Amino acid sequence: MGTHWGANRSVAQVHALLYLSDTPLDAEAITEALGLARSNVSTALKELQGYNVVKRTHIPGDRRDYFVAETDLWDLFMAITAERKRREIDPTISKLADLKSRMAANDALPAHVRERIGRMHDFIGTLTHWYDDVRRINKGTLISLMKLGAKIVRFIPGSAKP
Amino acid sequence: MGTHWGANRSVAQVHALLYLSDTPLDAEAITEALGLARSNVSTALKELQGYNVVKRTHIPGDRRDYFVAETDLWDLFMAITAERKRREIDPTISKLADLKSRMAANDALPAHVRERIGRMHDFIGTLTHWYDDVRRINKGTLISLMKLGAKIVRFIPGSAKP
DNA sequence: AAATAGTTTCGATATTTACAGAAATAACAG
DNA sequence: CTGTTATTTCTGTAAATATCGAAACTATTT
Repeated sequence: MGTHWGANRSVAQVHALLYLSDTPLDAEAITEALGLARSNVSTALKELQGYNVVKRTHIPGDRRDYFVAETDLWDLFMAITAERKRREIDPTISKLADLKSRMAANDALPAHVRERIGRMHDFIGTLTHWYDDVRRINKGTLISLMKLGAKIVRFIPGSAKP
Repeated sequence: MGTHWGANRSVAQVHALLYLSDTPLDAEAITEALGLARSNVSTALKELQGYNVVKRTHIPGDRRDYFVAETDLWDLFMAITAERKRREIDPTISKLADLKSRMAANDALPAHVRERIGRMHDFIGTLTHWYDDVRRINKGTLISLMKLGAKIVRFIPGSAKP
């Protein structure tokens, strides 16, 4: 299932195991449970922590690192979204900004090319601006908003019915 | 740039070329412009049409297929979103539904496992329900909504300020 | 110092994916 | 029906990626 989601098999397996476990697990236990190489588990855990979907904890008197997965699905969703934006969208924006500035120098470039690249840059900018806005709304409010769904339209001043 | 976005290099190149071209191009012209194998271009075009971001057109008196890219970025965005949902989310939902029904039979399964899988299924259900709702809103209204951004919160009845 | 945890790196496969070139199919004109 | 052109599908190879197992290294504890 997880391969659809950008992660590789090992990462997906480790996450699934932690998500379904009701106790924190240490790396060695994960290795045994899944039959993966220890090095792989270490890498997968690092990756999952990079996505903020797995956290390290400790058990008093035990110096091993233990790991737990985020179980609040809303928080999980937001964490994944934030990280994917950072890895996929942000580099795109800076590439487009780059391109735009290099285009400015070149006046042999057809106008429609310049325009289309500019519009794409603007468009992604608008989307991320909206995203940043929405992220700032607190969780509870956001959930209410979602439940409202298309009904939200009613509240837009001066909008026609869809 | 496109490799970040799930597509492979050829597909990304073909799309970029068509997006920046102000005239429809035929497969042979794309092949020459990009230095790809003719078969690759054919596959890429099929893929892009599968995403509904490239359309076939014809020029009177010429029996070759010509191709143009969607240039309205909002429509492009919606097309990609729709297709990715279909390919990535929908299979996940059905896998989870499957799993849920198979879990019902097995009563050796720990309660918390059953519960967490159930909650994930429900959560994705809620998200897609919202998505279906929002998709039905017409383009103009949706754009106004986006521009409104976080200010939308003001219109939620009985919500506290963020 | 020895033992335990953890991470990082490396080379060796194994697997997956992308791609080119060839072959097959389809669409059409005369 | 036949030759021509456009397009798709098939197949083998190349490139990229994932995974393992081992070793090297750091940090911490006994």
